[in-house]
Amino acid sequence: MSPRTPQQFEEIRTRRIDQIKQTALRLFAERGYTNTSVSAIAREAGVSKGLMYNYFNSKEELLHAILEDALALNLELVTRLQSVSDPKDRLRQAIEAVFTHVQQHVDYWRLFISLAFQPAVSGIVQRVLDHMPQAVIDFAIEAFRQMGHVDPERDAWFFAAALDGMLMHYLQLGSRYPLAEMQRYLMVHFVDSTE
Amino acid sequence: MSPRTPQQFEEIRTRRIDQIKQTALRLFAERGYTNTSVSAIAREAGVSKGLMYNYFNSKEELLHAILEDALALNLELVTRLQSVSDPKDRLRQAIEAVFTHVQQHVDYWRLFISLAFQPAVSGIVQRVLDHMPQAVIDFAIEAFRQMGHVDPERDAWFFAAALDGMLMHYLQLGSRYPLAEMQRYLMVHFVDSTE
Amino acid sequence: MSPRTPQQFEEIRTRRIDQIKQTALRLFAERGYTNTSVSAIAREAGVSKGLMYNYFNSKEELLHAILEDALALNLELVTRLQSVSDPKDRLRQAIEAVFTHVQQHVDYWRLFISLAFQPAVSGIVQRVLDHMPQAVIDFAIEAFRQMGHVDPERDAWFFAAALDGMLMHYLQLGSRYPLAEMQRYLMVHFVDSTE
Amino acid sequence: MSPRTPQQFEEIRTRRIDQIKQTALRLFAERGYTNTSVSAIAREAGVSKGLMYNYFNSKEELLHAILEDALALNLELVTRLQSVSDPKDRLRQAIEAVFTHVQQHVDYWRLFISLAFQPAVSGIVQRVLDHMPQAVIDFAIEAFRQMGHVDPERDAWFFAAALDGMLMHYLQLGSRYPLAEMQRYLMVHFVDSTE
DNA sequence: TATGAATGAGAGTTCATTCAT
DNA sequence: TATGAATGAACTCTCATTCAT
Repeated sequence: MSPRTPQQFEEIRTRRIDQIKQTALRLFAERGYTNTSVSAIAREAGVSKGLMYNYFNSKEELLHAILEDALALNLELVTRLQSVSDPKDRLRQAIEAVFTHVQQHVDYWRLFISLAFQPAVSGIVQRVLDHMPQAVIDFAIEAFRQMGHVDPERDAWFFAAALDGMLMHYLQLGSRYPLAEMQRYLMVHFVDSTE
Repeated sequence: MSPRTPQQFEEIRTRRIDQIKQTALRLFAERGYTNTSVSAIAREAGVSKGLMYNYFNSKEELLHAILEDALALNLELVTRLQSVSDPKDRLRQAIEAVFTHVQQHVDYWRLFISLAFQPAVSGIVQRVLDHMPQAVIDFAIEAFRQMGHVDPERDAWFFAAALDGMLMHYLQLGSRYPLAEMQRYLMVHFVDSTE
Repeated sequence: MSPRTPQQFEEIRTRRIDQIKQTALRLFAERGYTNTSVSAIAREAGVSKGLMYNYFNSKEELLHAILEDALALNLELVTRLQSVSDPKDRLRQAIEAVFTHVQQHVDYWRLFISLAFQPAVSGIVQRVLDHMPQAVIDFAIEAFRQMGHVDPERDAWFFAAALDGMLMHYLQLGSRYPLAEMQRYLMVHFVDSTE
Repeated sequence: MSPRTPQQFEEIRTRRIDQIKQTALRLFAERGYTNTSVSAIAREAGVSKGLMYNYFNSKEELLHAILEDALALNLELVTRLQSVSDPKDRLRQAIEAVFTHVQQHVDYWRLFISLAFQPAVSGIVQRVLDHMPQAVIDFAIEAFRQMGHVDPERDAWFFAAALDGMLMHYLQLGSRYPLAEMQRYLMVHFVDSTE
């Protein structure tokens, strides 16, 4: 029997890594990072505890890998939006994208918030977490400036507060929250009503 | 050494309990509930672990007691506000009260959010946590209705989102967040601009 | 029931610490440091694993504490010998003391050698280990110089080699080794034969 | 690609085995047997863990093989020396050979000592270790007897002690130890001074 | 022959909780 | 009321060994 090819090994690795990351994300989001044991992740992912450590040097590195994935997704979104020249369109699409994203990746968002409010995790995680909120603010300031707002910074903070508040409420209440209606209202309020 | 009177005992009890709850609140807020050990609380509060278990049957009961205190404060606030008959005044005072409270008790608020997004802690805690947001919504709906809004429920949710978003941003960024300005803007937007 | 007095606690602590250190020393000497698990130490010492960590922050700190004890004993011996003015007497008493000591504390000596030849243990341990051999050499150089030797340094190294070689053989072979005879011969050779 | 001949296979085998043994010896000597992982040996030897287990059934068997090699070398030396009829010459050559060997194979010697003082490794290893010191003693007794010593056994033990002590010091101190000078002195003392 | 993914037992360590005093 | 010694379960992590390919 000839040994597996490097490609075969690579494929196995990739599949397992994804499997573990997905399971870990779900559990971290459900129970919090500290409350989730490595044993639980391994059990739910259907692998042995030992195998996890073949792919991730520590529980924290696993968390880091998950956050990096999310960050990459975010970056992609921002890049895509930057090519939209009309500021209203850009804002519209951004709202659309965020509301879609939060509904599709509830786990990511829950995890972010719980990490953001539990600073003991570690510096490396904190650094990843800090990237995101600032990006939203900067994005909004730029859009409102182009839209001719008198005080774009204040409006951006207000917009960000309303947006994040809605998302937070949705993450807390789930389907009981009128997300679609709030999205529509946000759109009306910050994009369409402005002239 | 005359034996202590019952009153003295009671006073000692109360003081000790407060000491423990304050220390625990601070540590829970700083490090997260799970990341805070009972030993650490006892050490920082200057009491023995054994004594802690005289007053609280478990770590979770200690958390519960802290949350109950917060709930009581909240209830008190709501009761006080309900005596204000003019809805605009009532809303104004509510905003005032919340912004003041969050600045004076950052620890409470940080703890709430971190618990809200780490549901595994336990049912009893969850039930306490659920009380509060709903109270805010109901309060706002009532005010907006009295103010003659067309869709008071939608406006209440929007108001709550903006408010909670601001508070969340403040808890994250601390003094770097323009809290006073946002409070003023919130006031203008949801109270004074409405006619 | 009144609580235990600080003295009572202190006594308990001291007794337990001694108990654990003695057991650990024996096992470390028998099996080597790395081969001895904390569980084994706890089991043989008749305490729980957890208790060990009340007294020592880590397995390595336990080792360190044991080595410090040995170092203190050594220092005491050196100090005592320095008050002997006649170099021959001093050398004689030193040999006497070392041979007695090695027979009474086989465990210490086995542990030292195994640690000295297993450098991975850690810097802090290494530093403690380095103290001792040099002390022997310096001691012998001084004595031989006072005894008028032509090349006291060379003689000191030779003496140290013979001495350490004997001790090593004794530690390896135990009662099968003619320790008393070798001690007598060492004495004759390095003290009495010289004039 | 013509299929490899059996000789080629055999050559590959031998080369691989040597490679693994050399790497293992180095790591065992540097870090100690217990502190060296099979993975580390495989990695540093540039082979897979699986292949290692093709050649050696266990980590301990690998150690055993290394020790057997050393034993064979030793035996060879003893055999070679036995053909020297003059006891002084024989002793001289033995000292020469040992000092040369220890300088060329520091790893072997460090490993031996660390194993000798960490007996828990296993019986089979212990048996191999016991062979060597006894061989030195027997060798010296025979030489001193032929040289007409009054108490050849005592002198042999003294000689062995001085020799092993020197080697131990050298292994500990490395180039800081005056090995050449001590070798010369040993020679003078135990061979040339005797008449 | 050769690979490295996979396992599971056991390592060191932490911590909520109990209890004798 | 008050102490902290003591426990044991659960934690994160390591590693010799196996095995499908």
